[in-house]
Amino acid sequence: MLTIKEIAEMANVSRSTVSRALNNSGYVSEDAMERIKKVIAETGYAPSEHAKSLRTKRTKVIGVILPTIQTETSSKIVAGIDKELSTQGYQILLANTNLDKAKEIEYVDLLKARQVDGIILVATNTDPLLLKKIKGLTIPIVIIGQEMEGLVNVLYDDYHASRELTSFLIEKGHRKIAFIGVDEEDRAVGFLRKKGYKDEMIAHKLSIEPAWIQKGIFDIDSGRQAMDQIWTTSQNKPTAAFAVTDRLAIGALSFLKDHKISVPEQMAIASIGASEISQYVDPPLTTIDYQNEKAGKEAAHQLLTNIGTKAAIKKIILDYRLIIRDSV
Amino acid sequence: MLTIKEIAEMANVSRSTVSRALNNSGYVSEDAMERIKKVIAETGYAPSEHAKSLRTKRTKVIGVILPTIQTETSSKIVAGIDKELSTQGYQILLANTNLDKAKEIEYVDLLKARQVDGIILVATNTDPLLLKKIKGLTIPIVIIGQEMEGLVNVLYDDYHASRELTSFLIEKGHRKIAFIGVDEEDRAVGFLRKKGYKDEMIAHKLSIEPAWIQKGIFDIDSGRQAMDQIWTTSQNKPTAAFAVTDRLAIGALSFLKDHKISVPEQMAIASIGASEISQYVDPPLTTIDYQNEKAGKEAAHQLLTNIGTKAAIKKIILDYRLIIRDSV
DNA sequence: CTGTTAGCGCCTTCAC
DNA sequence: GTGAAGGCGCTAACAG
Repeated sequence: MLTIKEIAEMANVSRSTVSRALNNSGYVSEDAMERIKKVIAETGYAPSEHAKSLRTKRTKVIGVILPTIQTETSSKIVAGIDKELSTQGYQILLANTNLDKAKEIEYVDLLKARQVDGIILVATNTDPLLLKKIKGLTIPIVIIGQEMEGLVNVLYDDYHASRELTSFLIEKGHRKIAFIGVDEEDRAVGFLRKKGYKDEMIAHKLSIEPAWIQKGIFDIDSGRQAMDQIWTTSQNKPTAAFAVTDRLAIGALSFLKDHKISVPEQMAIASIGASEISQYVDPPLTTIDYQNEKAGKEAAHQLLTNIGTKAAIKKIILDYRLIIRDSV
Repeated sequence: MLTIKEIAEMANVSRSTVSRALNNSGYVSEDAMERIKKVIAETGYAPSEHAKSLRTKRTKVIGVILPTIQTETSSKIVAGIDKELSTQGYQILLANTNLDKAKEIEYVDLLKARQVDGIILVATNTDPLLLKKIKGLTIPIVIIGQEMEGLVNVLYDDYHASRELTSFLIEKGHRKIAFIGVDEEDRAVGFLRKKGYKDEMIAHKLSIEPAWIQKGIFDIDSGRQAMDQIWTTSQNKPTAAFAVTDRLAIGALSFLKDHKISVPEQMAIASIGASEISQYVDPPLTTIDYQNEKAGKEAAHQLLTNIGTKAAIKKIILDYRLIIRDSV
């Protein structure tokens, strides 16, 4: 590997001068600058970022911990993060947990060892152990998607979005509304969205049958199964269903289609996510857009402003908007 | 930051002993080992990967250059890469080009500077400049999706997949088949898939009207526009269309639906991609599954075997399979 | 404007 | 079994 020393020799200057030229810090004569540039161009020399980081303590790398990259939500968030970071010359080091909570903690350590300049955590839970580990960190961290006390959070407004969506269904005349959720350990998606639904139902004095509430994981098939459960076990069949993610809704749709249950006539469907595909399924889905890319961008922005300074505690709650389509 | 020196002092041993304990290289007495472990547990010390890399020349990081992360194809590839790499303790450093060819080259340099142990390039073109840059690399690199002479390639069988899909449409009785492609600079998706289509048509002595061949970019809307063009400008309307990606097909579907043109009766649609959603659109899409996750895994596997050894030149052509659904 | 020097934190001989 | 010493490639005073 080519080092600064060899470049210096070839250009007949000292290493410091090359370094100065490289970082354009301090004075370098035009003459020297030219010779150095020439040598670099000829050799294709690239200074070792590791040696640099070792000296400067900065890496220009941000660690991104996420539960999976196989969802549109995640990729949009990452795209948003990247968009913001790349303008400042930062890169992303991926840490994919595959929904394994232990790995979440492990990766915090690994990223610390790699001395990333900051971490963005796309969280699915608010485990105390994780929280504790994070609080011990000296580098800035931003949490997306779950509220963690005392940290910088970029949050979706799960509770209100959920209430609004439920309210919309009620407005449309529905009284019997089913709910397809996920595990409540995921406080944002599991707990808050369910609470929003329940509270809105209660506010309208509408009762909820136990069979109407089903739980899936984050995939299409479990949405299908949930709707199957709802449809086959409900004494009193609901006329609408609220799924906490588009995928769950799409699964539900697929069950209904196969059983010739018409949407929205016999069963209306609404969800949260606004995935690209939500408008191309049959019928197009009424859904809430969370603007995930913006979330990523915002998180990256917050992180960058916190690098080098003491992290301000901050809670950023993002906007959402209801997209009304034919499924309701 | 905590360093090995401080750990050594706290454990009453020398830095070398700590280092040995950390890497379990050489002999360390049980006694010393225990003290060191205790101190590390108490302090949460994590050795600096940069200092390590500077010495050992290995980073346990792989650079992944991709055109975008906002497609299912990309995220599946990355997921596959990650699955394989993480078993060996490697991590991914992302380099997103946003389809900017200049950045592709730039990122090769950047990753080199970061001294990644290897690079996986998800390629969209075979630009000579890029090729030249790559050939100058001393670290292993694996190319996914485009054939580049003299390198390790993981390829989809675009030409044959395309012929087979066209052949399938012909078998189903179609004689007038339209084609929605992309720019041919993308040799795999643009050129080869088109060639497969054309050759198969010719092999069956079927003629192609110019208006049947349209071009889009990689999004849904351009598929819609392409079908619009086909439908409105064809003198002799086709009875089927082959779109080179699922998204393009979904766009086409959406146009047809809005214009009450029934699928597959008036117009059959088939495509390549087998995206998760392809089975939930209306009607479900006949498509070819390329197994992108496997591509990523395979690429990562090849890369890992090439680290440390002289890279064998290799061409791995992946399997595909036709998924027949109601759109044809 | 330029060169000398001293580490950054770690691993790795080489003695002991 | 363990420690001392040197150096990976770079930057940042400091002296000229």
